[in-house]
This record gives sequence, C-alpha cells and structure tokens, in this order.
Amino acid sequence: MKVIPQNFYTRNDTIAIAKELLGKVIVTELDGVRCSGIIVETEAYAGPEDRACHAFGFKHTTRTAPMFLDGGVAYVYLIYGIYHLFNIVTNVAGQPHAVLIRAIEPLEGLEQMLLRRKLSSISPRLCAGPGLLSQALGITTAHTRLSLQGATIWLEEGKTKIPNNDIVAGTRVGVAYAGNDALLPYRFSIKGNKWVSKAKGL
DNA sequence: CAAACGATTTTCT
DNA sequence: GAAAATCGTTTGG
Repeated sequence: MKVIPQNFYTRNDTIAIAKELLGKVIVTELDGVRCSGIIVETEAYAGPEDRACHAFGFKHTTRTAPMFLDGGVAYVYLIYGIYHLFNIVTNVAGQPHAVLIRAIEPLEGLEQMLLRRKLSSISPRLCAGPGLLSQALGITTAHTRLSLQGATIWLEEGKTKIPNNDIVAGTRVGVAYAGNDALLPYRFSIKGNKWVSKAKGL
C-alpha cells in the first residue's frame, strides 16, 4: 500500500486535507504489532485565525510547538489528564494548522486494540472517539512530533475513495468557548459509517 | 512556585 | 442527563 507523501500535508489548505483524509488508512507499529484503521471522522483546526485552535493568534507554547513544525508530523497531547488526542500537523513551518482524527474503522491488529482498550469483543465503541482510537492504536504523548514518514506511525492510501457527496460536514465538538468559530463546519465524517463517533450527533 | 482548567469518556443516578 | 476521573500545561502571584 502506498504511503501518503510529505507534500500531501504541507499544502496551504487544511480544510481540503481534513476532507481528503477520510477513507485513508492510519497505521501504527508498536511492540512489533501492526494496527491499522480507515479514517472516518476528522476535524480541522485551521491555524491562527481559528479561535478553537490551540495555537490561535500564533500562541506559541511548549504544548503547541509541534503545530508550528512543517506538515506531516504527529501532534499528540493529553486531555483531562486521561486521554491522548492524535492530530496531524498540516501546512508549512510557522503555520499552526492541524487535523484532529476523531474516529477510525478498525482493519488490522484487532486483538491488540481490544487488549489496549480492555474490551473482550468488537463494538462500535472500540475506536469511535479521539481519545479512544489513540488508546486502541497505542498512541501516546511520547509520539508527538514524530514524522509520519517514519516506521512507527504513518498513513496509507485507502482501497476506496470517498465520493464528495458521501462526506458530511458539521460543527465541531467541545469547542463552545470558541464563540462564532464554534459554528464553523470544520468537522467531517463519512456518511452513514457506523464507526463515526456518536458522542454528539451531527 | 502554586492554582486552575481542558479539542473527552465513563459511570452512576 | 449529570458528574467524576486525573495530570501536564498555562496563568497568575
């Protein structure tokens, strides 16, 4: 399967990238076990003009530093002291854009995922949510700043291309504090896919 | 140096 | 439907 090249991420169009990521495959190889899944839900965090973005107004801190790197690296961070959220940094260095992966449809390494999630059987809750899929794939803050061209976490072309009218746009989750920017349709998912997170319906 | 809080999920009422 | 869990980062003294 073909690995997504660096220049896919460095384009100056985070919204387009967020949409195109749907249907692509995310792969992790940890503890010698390969796990993968199809991306079915994403959210765009479009840089300094986006109030919901951590790096709003070019706010450069220790935590947001990876977003200022060149596109194509991972930005993982801990939320509520419990969950790890996995983001993909986009655009070029100096432009703090990122796409949050919210849900995947599991493909390979199912047993390892179940083990990590402490579940005994497959259910739609396995990877439906940003904190959950990170846990299932074994992604932690130790992987932040990691290049997606490496041998630990990377993305591949999917088998199926998602037609434009199968992409649903909606408002983002958990960003009410962002005022008007919370209303932007920056959340994308595959229409009718049962693995899409149901935390808050579209 | 100390205190408050968050791009979430689970569990209990 | 509401509240707790839990800790690194951010902000204020």
